[in-house]
Amino acid sequence: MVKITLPDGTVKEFESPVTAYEVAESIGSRLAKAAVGAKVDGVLSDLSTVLDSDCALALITEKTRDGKPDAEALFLLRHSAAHVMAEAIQRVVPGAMLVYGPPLETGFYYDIAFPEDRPLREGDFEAIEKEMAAIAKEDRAFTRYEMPVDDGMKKLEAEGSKYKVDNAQRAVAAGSDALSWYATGTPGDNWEDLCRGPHVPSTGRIGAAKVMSLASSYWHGDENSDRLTRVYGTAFFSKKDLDAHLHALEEAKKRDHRVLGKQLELFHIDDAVGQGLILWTPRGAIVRKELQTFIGAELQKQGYFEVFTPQIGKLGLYKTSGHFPYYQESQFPPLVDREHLAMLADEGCTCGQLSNSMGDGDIEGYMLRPMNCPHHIKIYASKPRSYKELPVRLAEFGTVYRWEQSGELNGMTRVRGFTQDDAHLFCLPEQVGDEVQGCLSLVKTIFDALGITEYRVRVGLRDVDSSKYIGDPANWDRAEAACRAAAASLGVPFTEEPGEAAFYGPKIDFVVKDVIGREWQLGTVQVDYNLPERFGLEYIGSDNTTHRPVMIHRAPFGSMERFVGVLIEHFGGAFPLWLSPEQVRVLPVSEKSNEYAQALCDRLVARGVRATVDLNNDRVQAKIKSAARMKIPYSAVVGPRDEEAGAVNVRAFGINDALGSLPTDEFVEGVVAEIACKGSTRLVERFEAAGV
RNA sequence: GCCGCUGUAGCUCAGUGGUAGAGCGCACCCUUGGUAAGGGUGAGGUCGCGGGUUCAAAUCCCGCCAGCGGCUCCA
Repeated sequence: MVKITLPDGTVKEFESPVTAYEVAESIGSRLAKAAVGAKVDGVLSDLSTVLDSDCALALITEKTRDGKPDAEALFLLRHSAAHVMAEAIQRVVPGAMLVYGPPLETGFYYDIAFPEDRPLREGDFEAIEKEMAAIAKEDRAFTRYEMPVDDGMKKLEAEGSKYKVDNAQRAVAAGSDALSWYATGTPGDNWEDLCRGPHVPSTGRIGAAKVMSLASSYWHGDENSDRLTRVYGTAFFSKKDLDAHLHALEEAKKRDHRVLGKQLELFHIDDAVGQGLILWTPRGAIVRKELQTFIGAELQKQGYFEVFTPQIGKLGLYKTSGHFPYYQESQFPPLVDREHLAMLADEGCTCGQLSNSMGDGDIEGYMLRPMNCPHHIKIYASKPRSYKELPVRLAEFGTVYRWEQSGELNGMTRVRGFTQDDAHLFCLPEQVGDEVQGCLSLVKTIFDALGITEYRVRVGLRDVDSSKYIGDPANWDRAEAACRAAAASLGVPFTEEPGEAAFYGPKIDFVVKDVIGREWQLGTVQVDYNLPERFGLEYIGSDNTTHRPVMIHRAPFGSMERFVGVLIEHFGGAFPLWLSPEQVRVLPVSEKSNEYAQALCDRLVARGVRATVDLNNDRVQAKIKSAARMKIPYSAVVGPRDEEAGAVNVRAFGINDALGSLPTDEFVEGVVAEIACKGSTRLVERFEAAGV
């Protein structure tokens, strides 16, 4: 007797073991047809799984109740599609050796070692997709079979793929007591792959699949190991879902900050200046400046002091901090003083020798700063400190330079020079909890004001097995506890990630996704016991002896570059009024109204509004179109009728219709008010209230 | 840094060895108009850079630079 509990609590009893499919059939034939997998006691499984003891069973169907594709069903489908793609690829390129092919959030990939004389090219995609479609059409069943570890290993070794042997060894090391294969059809006759599963019942379930792109990867992620080709693909139950997905990708591309940055003239990157170095054009500079002003006001409220420090410092400073030569490879080469530079040039000294001499202290030089903390530390240390003045909070929009690998650079989100909204808090050990808390609430204030709700919080803890961490384990425990508690108090979900801590202390990161799903770390709060030690920082305690303060590094935006990049995508380029580079554009209906338009524009500018007037010899329709193209929040259309009435006709970005007429005074004040309150009340609401 | 793809007008892109193209943008002219592009004329190019093959190269080959997608890295 097998008792099976369904999600709604019903219990079904069977005389002998049954498969999940048979249970589905016993409920209804339509369910059995729609089912693609099962969850047995919470574990995702094949529909053909035999249930031989009492268990909880949930059937997975293509779509959830509300008609959306089910995430777990897609997971099964894509895992299965990876097999089908692998089979197709091996047909197209004989000799391709499979390595590893997992499903992803929006598709799947397969890492494959191709013969050296026959790499895969994008031109092969069509042939692969054709084969995939053919395999799907054959509707072959995914058939699982198992072998004991010893026999299985022999089989794999005989087949001669070191990658599959390795996969099997890993499975065994992870505790598997048998190896499993999935044949796409009949074992022995059809294509098969060592695989843990689970899969959809048959290849016919793959309604639409597409090979998306090629990339390289390393075996085991190790750059010294074999180089593999990673083939990305995606699959859906229906062609319609695939088309919707591809359309969404197209739409996302339009929101890409690199595309919008050009279109809206927000920033420019120029080869002649250098890779990864952002030139903030006037419009982008406005957005950045507004954000800096905003955060500056928040900092003042929270008792920070603003400081200014230079962008270079002596090598010795960074030796003390540990940045040089420890992180030499990710820094710009040092600046050598004139005398030595000439000398070195004469001697034909290489860069390697040069930096060795610097490391040894033979030569003094300067470094473009990779971090702001050493300068702030020197301000803290510039006079004796009493416990009474702690915490000391020093803030600076500090520009730093890091030599990121060329392949990593990405628009504004990964650059070589960037400005952190940085601050360093020097506090008593017992103040760490409160200060971390204060930093987090600052980040939250800012995120809330900008409507950023889609983010995750990552608490980076040390990996206890690693030796890369500096400092007293007891301090680490305390700081980790403080971070955990502070993160928990935020009221948003957070994950604890061992191994993600900085070498000098635990941290809390705010991570957001860009339009193509890549994650970027923005705000960060990091506890640091290391630098106070290295710099010998002190304060006089109430016991009249010296003590060591604790440092907290924090940057709620992370960097202005990355933050604005992410923000461009967040708003799709349509910034809220207070951030918008051009807030109002006045559009005269004809040249006859140019003067009236100019006067209105002047009035707005006099009230601090970023307004312009479109005096081009275009019809108003064309002016509206170009204002929309630049995503200007408000357009004010003015013609003879408005001039007579002392009014303007208002349009708002994103609303494809005129809102209506407002007396000029009311419009100007409404715009000013909306800017001042950062959009918490909006001018458009007046029209909505009036039923427009 | 590694693998693959891409690089043509300010922007988006077409151009498979034989006189460098389109749309948008820009300038000027006509038009003076009422809510998502009126019409005309014109300017604008070292086809990423360097080398090679060829009677002839945007086009084929090699090297470099940059961008894109990943990998790896990320204080």
